[in-house]
Amino acid sequence: MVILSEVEFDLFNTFENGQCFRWYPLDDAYRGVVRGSFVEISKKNKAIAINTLAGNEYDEVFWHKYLTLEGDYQSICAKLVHKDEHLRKAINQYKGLHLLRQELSETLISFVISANNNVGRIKKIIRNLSEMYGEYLGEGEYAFPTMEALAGASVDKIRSCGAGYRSEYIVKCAGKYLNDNMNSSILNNATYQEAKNILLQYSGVGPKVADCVLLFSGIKTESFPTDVWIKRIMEILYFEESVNPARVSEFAMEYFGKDAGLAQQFLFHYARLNKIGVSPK
DNA sequence: CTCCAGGGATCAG
DNA sequence: CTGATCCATGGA
Repeated sequence: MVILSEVEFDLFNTFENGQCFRWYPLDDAYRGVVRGSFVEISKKNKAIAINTLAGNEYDEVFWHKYLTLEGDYQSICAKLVHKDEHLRKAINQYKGLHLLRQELSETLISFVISANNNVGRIKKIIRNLSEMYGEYLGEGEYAFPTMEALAGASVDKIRSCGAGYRSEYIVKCAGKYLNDNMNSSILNNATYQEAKNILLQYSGVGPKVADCVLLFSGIKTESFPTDVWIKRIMEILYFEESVNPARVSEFAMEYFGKDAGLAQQFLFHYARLNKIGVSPK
């Protein structure tokens, strides 16, 4: 059992905001698989308790980093709150929303699957994929498949997981990842634009998926993924007209700076929960 | 039945 | 370079 003290951390706002696909609620806690570790995470008063149920055991340092609990979270939020009225509302309403530093290979494959898809189906496909190609950890849970397993998989078998036309992208992507000896330090040591250009060479990866990978694996905090939800809410809040996704990201990175990624996640969560821009039936 | 989902690849111009 | 079209799948 690992105990972490943190005043501002919310399980729902962190795990239900579309950045991750392997966490699910159980009673007052959340359960999920992270790097071969099946854990249950819960709040005890103001502390975070992490109980390993199967697989690898990790220490405080590991979970502190995964959950982005470093001390500047409060000051970053405080800075963003003063940015403008819209962000103030989103941040105050969804306090304790943290970005996660997820494994690069898992984030890459997960967001290749996310293209033109919905969160419920993405989760189902990833669960199927893990059961078929991931290591069994115990308690009915499987690790996310290694790139070796996916690169050697048959496209038809991956299609049977429900991945549809993305099945081919997954195998190609994993193959190139291995061939390139890709890892997070390569992207960490590159500039934002260099890192993005590297990811854009992978099949199934376009501007939006590349930004998601850079942000949700904790590599580039300034990354501002523009999907249909973010596009809608940004057009309403900041543009008041229809705008190209590339322009949205460009504007946001200039406007929010190094913390654009966290701002984006608050706005995404806000837009989705309030169905901003979705015409009522 | 149609429309939509954390878009990308491909092709036309 | 920008813009249109097609792409599996399942739920609403």
